[in-house]
Amino acid sequence: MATDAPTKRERTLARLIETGLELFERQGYDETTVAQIARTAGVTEMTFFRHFPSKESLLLDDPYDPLLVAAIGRQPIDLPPFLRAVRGIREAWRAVPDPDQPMIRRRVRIAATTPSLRGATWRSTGNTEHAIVGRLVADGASDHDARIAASAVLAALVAGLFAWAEDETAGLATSIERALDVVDVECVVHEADAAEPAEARDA
Amino acid sequence: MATDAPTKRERTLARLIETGLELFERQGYDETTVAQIARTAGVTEMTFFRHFPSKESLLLDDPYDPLLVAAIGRQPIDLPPFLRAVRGIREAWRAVPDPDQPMIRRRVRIAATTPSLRGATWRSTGNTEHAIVGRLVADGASDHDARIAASAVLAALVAGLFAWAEDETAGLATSIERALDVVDVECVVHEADAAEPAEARDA
DNA sequence: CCCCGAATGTTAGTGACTAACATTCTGGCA
DNA sequence: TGCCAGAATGTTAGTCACTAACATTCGGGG
Repeated sequence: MATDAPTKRERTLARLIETGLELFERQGYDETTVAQIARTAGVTEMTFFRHFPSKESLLLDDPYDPLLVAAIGRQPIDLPPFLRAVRGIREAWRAVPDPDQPMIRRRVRIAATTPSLRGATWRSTGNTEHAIVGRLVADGASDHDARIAASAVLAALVAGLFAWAEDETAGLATSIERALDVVDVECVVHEADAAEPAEARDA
Repeated sequence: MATDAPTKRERTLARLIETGLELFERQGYDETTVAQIARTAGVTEMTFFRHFPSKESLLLDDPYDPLLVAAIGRQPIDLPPFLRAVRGIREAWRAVPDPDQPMIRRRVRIAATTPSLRGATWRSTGNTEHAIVGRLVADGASDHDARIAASAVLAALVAGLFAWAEDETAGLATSIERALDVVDVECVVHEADAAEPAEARDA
């Protein structure tokens, strides 16, 4: 894999990420300069941009796309695209390995508490969105519907991640699931008027 | 109102908007410099920033929030928050005045075709999102649910606007409605059987 | 007509990011 | 082991969005 003998590039990159996160946490994202991160990590500003295309990208490089897409593909094909996406994401995030969670939390928390990063977070979902659209279309959805479904689901997911990051006591899987419930309305409402629609909410 | 005797500030602002849009359309957003817009409009770069807080904001200042919020408030209170938001927005956009549409289209089209603006577009919905959350919470939804519902709806709306901007033949209200149908899954799935909900798909 | 404040201009600076070119360092191969 | 190609880094100089502080002009109401 990559666990033996980290090459020089990898070591510099790890150092940049670590110092970057630390500085962001200590003094805020906007108040932290790329030059400062670089200097603290013992390199040049130029070197920073050789490892990351932008300041933002230090925070939000996520490699989970393939799992999402696969899980969506596994949902019943006769479901509306939006619900397939919702449930696929639900299933995929259930499987996120525990050890990754602290690091994810650090990153998400910074993004969630930095207004100027809200937009960036959204843009960074571009790749994921594209992947989801591809899957949905391949399974028969129209391009139009797929794009809207993907956007909406990812928005719910991101909002759920933000909520999770702010709540120390919450587990990742549970938080995501609660978020997707808000949007996965079908069964709640009509699968019989039995059982009051949206009760038993939080405090 | 404001239709009589446009003050100097208003005239400069109108000139900046017009030249800005023109330049964006002719040579692209990223290729257009704030200095160039200002110069073409006969003012200084500094003056530009006295009228807009950022380059982006020339494109995406929209004043429709209050109508949205009001329409959402009008939805049945026993509906899940997400569906209230979806249907409120549907209702509100039905009422957008025709004369505004060409200008909206110009703006949305530029945003839709400029990758670097995707994030900005999303961030610009921040105010709207906040307003929607406020309405939903005031009507009894939890903060958590309201935030997720608002994010998801707005994502669907923006995706719908993008689709509309790219399709010359589509009407605004219809496009929005088709977009919200993707996400307003309840009736499609269960209310079904009665009157096909979202027919007349694209080519 | 004059004057106060709004609108604009000027200058100077910061920070993210890029391009072109020079230097050092590393890892694999002879 | 020693050497060398190429990777990794440094240097310099520049562009563009955006801000701050201060000077100037212009417009409309008294």
